[in-house]
Amino acid sequence: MESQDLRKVGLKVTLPRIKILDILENSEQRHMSAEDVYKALLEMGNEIGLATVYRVLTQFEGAGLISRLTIDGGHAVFELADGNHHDHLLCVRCNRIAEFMDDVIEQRQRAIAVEKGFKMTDHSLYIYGICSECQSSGE
Amino acid sequence: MESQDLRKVGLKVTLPRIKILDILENSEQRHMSAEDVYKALLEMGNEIGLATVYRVLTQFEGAGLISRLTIDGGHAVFELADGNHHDHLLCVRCNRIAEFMDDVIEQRQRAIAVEKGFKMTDHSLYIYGICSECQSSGE
DNA sequence: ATGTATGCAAAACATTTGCACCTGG
DNA sequence: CCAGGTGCAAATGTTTTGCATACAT
Repeated sequence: MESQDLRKVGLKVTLPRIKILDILENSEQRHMSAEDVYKALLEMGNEIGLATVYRVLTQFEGAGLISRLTIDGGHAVFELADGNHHDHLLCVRCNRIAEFMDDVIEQRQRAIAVEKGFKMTDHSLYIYGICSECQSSGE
Repeated sequence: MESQDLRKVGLKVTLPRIKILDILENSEQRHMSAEDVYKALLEMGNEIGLATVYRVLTQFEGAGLISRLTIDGGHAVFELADGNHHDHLLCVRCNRIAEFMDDVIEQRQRAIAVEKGFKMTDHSLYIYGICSECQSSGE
């Protein structure tokens, strides 16, 4: 019962929040923009305003339920937080998103921050390229 | 004579382009947004439209004269290209930008792309944190 | 009941574009 | 002269916000 998840993070259990969480958990796409979620809601017959979708996604992010990735400046997509930190590979042809985690990189980043006198709070790493499917389809 | 730089990359030498290149080369800040450049132009008494600033910066980027960094989604800043690839550290307090280059990370990124079947075209890495100045000023 | 949440429409931003006019080579 | 560049205003796309109404507890 996912309404528990909402209560647990201190969010009042409302219909929009339940529906949005449901979509995030059950959609076949792991990464969705606010617009994607909004359209999915409409398809399910839920009349929820786009502004509410944005507000709820931001709250979910604040609560740690989801994380926000910012793609190529000015376009955000969200993914369910799975507790495991990871970075992303983005296909520049089909926009497919793959994930990876590399301890060597993570550690080097920490070392660089120290070297430069920064107290690291976060980091973001995106590798852009052409995924195998797009390479073979010559697309 | 920087008008040569413009001709060299195939851009017609016009007043806005000369002035904008001049600002990029002589400003004390290495990283500037379109708005920053626009304001700097006004301060120098040059009446150049913001739209032109955007157009020219985009052309300069295409010509390889400058590179574009995208900060926290929906805000671009430009820096003069120095030929050497590097990544960035951003201070979340004062927005200071520091640069670094790490061969270990560069190499791991290439390896990961191969591992995941991606033909890497580019990558972007930002380390966010609090710079030493902001740490000491307790700001 | 009562403090939040929502919906809608309008605002905010950063950036881009259409189009008539101007300019560099 | 003429292709390309510029200025202005209007359009864009995404996200945020103000405010009156509706809802969860």
